[in-house]
Amino acid sequence: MATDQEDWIEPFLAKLGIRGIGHAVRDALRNVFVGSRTYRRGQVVADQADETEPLHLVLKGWAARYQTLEDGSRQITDFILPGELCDLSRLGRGATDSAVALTSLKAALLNRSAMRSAIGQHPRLSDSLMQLAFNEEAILRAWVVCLGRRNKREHTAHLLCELYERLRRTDLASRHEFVMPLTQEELADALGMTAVHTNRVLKSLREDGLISTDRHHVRLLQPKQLKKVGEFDETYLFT
Amino acid sequence: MATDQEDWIEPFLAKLGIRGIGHAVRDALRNVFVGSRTYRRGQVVADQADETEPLHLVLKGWAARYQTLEDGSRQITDFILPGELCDLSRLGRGATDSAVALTSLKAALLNRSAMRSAIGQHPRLSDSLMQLAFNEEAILRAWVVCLGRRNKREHTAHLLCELYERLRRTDLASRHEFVMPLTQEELADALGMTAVHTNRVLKSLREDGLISTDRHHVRLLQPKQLKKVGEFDETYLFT
DNA sequence: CGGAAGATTGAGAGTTCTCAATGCCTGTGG
DNA sequence: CCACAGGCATTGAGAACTCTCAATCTTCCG
Repeated sequence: MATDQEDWIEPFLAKLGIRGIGHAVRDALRNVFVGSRTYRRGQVVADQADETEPLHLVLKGWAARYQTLEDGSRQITDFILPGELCDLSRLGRGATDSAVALTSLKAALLNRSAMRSAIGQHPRLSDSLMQLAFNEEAILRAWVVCLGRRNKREHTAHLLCELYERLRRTDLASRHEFVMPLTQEELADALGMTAVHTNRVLKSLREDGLISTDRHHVRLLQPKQLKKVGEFDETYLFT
Repeated sequence: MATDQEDWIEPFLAKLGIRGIGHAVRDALRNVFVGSRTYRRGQVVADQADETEPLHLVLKGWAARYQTLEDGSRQITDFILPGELCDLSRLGRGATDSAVALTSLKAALLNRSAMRSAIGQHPRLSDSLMQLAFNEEAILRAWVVCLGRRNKREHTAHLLCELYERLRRTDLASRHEFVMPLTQEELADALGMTAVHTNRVLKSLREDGLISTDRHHVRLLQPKQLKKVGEFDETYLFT
């Protein structure tokens, strides 16, 4: 278990932006850790209805927050990448949407009430978590802008840039390449479009030499051009 | 000035969900107050580039957070109603989008560093502000779902329900009526559509007897039907 | 009263969706 | 090792929704 803890605490502290004299916070975090859990692709990770569930910090794999509509269609509202929390908002009241594992997933479990009391005792932790919430919010706003005012090609380009940059920031991507373990349908659910059109858009980006896709391996062949197409400005990502 | 303070502190505490023994927090908030300011319609309230600006708590009028694209189009990412903070995310680092006054606006100014230290000293305040951030996030997720998976008619219906419910929660609306001081173009910028189509959608909702609009006065004639059209479930609003 | 902003309507164009068919890859059982 | 099944990707064609451009009407404000 001790190794498990070391596996996640340091990266998590880094993500929180807590460096140097973070001993007290580190000790506090050790106490919120209550184990880890694995999920299979398709499994619901954080069922918001369940008040007793711990928080999930993704160690490995991808997840997504989503909402399902009455007609059965689904909108993904955020991807959760390794190093990110599945359910930060469940520190508060009234969280409504669920998270699903998009791959096989490993998550550290953080006791919620322990986390709450750690927050109360460590303003620095509290600040950092609030910053995390702001980061999520900034990404959401970017999604709103993409959905509202860009066409699907631009939006797709933007999302690919975003995913690359988010992964790069945790050393999960480099050289403009990354593994994107999503089906086109899942991608479509995030982009607010159909799988068919997603396919066509990807094809068009490929044909223009902007990206290449091989299975789940994505390469940004002309990153500058792609960013230009998606009007992507990474300023909104802080982590 | 003392009256000014009383004008906003109690409603703000209510919004924060801090009741009863909130004396310490109340005193702390008194100290962050550094005056109030008025804006004209169209004025930028919170220019995110400016690090010295205080936080704005809207006392009267509407504002909107937005982003402008290279082609000049604009996407509103949130409406800011009386009692809400314009720029909560500027408590953290890296906030990127601005806010504009949609009407003449009166805002209480809260000193940012004073607020930060108040947060450090009052876990309860910290919790409440984090809850506020989660509330914003929930609204944003609902917007993403609307933009991604609903047609414009459904989205419009949803937004009208949302605005009514948000206003009702601060006693600014009742009996399924409210004042919506938006031009159709501003509404369009929030809904991610054109002003022309916004006009047609409103007309269709009117013709179906779901709403009536007279100048800036909106009435939900058949609230249940309208909620059904927009698949609106108020659970995600907590405030 | 005049001008400007905002609302409304029409018509044609474009983007994206829907329905449907076909091809491809991966894992499983023989 | 090969055949098969099922999920996933790809392509085509027509329909639907929303946009663009343009004109007209109405309301607001000095």
